[in-house]
Amino acid sequence: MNAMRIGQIARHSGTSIETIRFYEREGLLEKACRTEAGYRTYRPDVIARLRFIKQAQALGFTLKEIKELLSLKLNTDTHCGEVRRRAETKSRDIERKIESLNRMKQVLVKLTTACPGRGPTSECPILDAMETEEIE
Amino acid sequence: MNAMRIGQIARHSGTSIETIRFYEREGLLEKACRTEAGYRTYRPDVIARLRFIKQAQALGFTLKEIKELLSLKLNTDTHCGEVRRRAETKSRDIERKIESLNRMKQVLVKLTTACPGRGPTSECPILDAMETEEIE
DNA sequence: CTTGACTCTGGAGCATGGTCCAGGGTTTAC
DNA sequence: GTAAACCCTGGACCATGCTCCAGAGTCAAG
Repeated sequence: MNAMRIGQIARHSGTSIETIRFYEREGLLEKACRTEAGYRTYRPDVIARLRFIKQAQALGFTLKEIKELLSLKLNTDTHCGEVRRRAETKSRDIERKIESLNRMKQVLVKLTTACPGRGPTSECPILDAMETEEIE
Repeated sequence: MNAMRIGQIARHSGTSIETIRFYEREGLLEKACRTEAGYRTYRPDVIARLRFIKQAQALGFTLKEIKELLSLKLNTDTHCGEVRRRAETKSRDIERKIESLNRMKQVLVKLTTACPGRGPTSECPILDAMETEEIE
């Protein structure tokens, strides 16, 4: 089980063939070696790479950011500190998103509490607020 | 100041001309009346409508959802309860997003704490975790 | 009368993260 | 030997929410 083909990689990594080719186009995976017939062949460690991409996505990194993380990872000159800095930045980004969502939610809760849930929409405080109030 | 043209509406509502035309195409604004020369004319209450759309966006509604809210609003048969139900659903959506972001953030914080911030990337626990750990 | 500001249409383009398809060639299993 | 399964490329397409463009017409001021 040394040279694997794209379908096997897809099955083992839980991604699709299309996605793997897409990542290659986007530079998240190096260009694969080819058989004589032009088939891509992979060493099994590509599976780890795909897992890396998935996990980083799960942590809220975009593909662009992941590409940068990968270049840090592969560049032996760079240091852990840079990676940590990016993780911290991402952490702050996420914190800001959370705060913004919390504000949204608070307004929605306030509005749903004010709404009687009966009567015509013309008197709905939710719709009303969306026309007149300053949200935020 | 009765019949306003698109540029004035744009200035007064803080949107762009392009966006107003886009909303018309998408059915968020009714088709505007036209002058003989084909210029769109608006009554000033379109500004309130645009404000409505903005506020609803600020609350996390998509344009598709906003279109639905508008049809509830304009349909005198529907009741406040339906609007409230949607606001509550959106509130729950937002809550789920917040939870997911919180989980992301916790993992990131854990990883940055584990990372010494020195040494080569080859030994970085953040990059390591992204290859091997199961995140969530 | 000309200049500049404004508006029109239809269509393309952007970013994101893929998915799908046609029309081919290749490999494997029976 | 043939059928199924697999792979290739290039390009189109999806949703979301716009933004920009060319090329043309309109309108108001000086």
